Amino acid sequence: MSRDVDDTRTRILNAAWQLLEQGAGKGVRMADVAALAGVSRQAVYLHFPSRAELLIETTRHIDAMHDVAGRLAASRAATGGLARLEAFIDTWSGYIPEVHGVCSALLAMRDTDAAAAAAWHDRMAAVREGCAAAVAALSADGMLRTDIDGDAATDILWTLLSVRNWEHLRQDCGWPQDRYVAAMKDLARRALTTD
Amino acid sequence: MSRDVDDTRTRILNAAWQLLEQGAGKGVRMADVAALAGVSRQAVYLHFPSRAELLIETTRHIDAMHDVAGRLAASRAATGGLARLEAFIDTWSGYIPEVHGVCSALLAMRDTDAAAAAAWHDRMAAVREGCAAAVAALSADGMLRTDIDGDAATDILWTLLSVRNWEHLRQDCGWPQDRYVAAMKDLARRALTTD
DNA sequence: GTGTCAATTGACACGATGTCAAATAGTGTT
DNA sequence: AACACTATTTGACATCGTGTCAATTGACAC
Repeated sequence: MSRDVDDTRTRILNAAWQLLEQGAGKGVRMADVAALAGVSRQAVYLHFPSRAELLIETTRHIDAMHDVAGRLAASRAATGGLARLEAFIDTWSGYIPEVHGVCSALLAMRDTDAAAAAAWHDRMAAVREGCAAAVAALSADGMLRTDIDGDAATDILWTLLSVRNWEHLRQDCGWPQDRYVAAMKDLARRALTTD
Repeated sequence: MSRDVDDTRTRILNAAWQLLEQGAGKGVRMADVAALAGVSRQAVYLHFPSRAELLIETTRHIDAMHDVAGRLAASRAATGGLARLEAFIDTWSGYIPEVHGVCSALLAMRDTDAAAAAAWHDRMAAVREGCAAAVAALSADGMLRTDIDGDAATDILWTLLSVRNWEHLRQDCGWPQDRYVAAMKDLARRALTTD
């Protein structure tokens, strides 16, 4: 395994991660990352061709550290449409705070950098898959509203659970995390289920 | 009145507006604005101290052109809580597309520029006022859910109607405007009213 | 020792914002 | 006509962050 815990590459990724989280993605420069990693600015470019790539690799790194695949698999185990929906919201809501800094930085680069835009798109497409699965489980239980189709329901859930909405409620409205989660479960249920 | 329609200042504002809308706020440089206004780059700095100020003044300019105050007053005229809520959603939803470009640019500057952050905050605070008024109308009609308070309801409506959600549904999900409006009315009703 | 690889060092190009000073209209005033 | 006043232009320059390049250092393997 070439990726030792003390690898320069790993130290850089951890430094980027730390700065991105503590500063919520604002103005993290290559020089800052290098300084925190205890390495020269050029060393960063030796491992990552551009700032965009560094950010993208940082999200992969965080994913690996947090076992995202495992968490999502667990949420799939829930039986029943509503339980499944809530398990998905729990999983995703718990994940957002961990990656929020990198997400912000990536979103900010989306306008200027094609690679960042593509990476963001991929990541969001994966979230949409999760939303679609939750909607399908709801539908299988006969709990999905009948006046909209699955795609529309998926889009709505996808929108409700966006990183921006998390930011808005947590930061602009000052809601605590548990209140955010409860509100999202409530909103999703009201938006998607019959009765 | 110093603000003639052929004023250099006005030409610059119109140029900024046009570029911002057509490019959805992406990478509009001072030189681009100057070129479209048919003026030197320095002339822009003669009228606006910084890019942030130019963006802020552009939003004011658009507001003035569109008679925002008048539109909002009209939405206040609706009788009944639900009608009032829907009128507000109609007004605001119709306004977002006009200012979306400037909003994007302002949002992108929020991280690096304090003036931009303050201007955005003010603008969003005004929207929240509108949300609060709609919630109050709902409450007066006894149609507001009783399990949450007015502030929470306002925050939820404010979140649903965010510019980001409009972007997400219109651009990432590819929804047409009328579908967006209908979905927002439906979502707001389900999220906020009893029954 | 000699290669090899990782990292450092310092210089530089580039694009964008913002500043500055001097030159140049254009407009009216007397 | 000469004058002043204002808006605008022109071109140079400082700054900051990204990204590139080339020469050098240091460590470890054979």
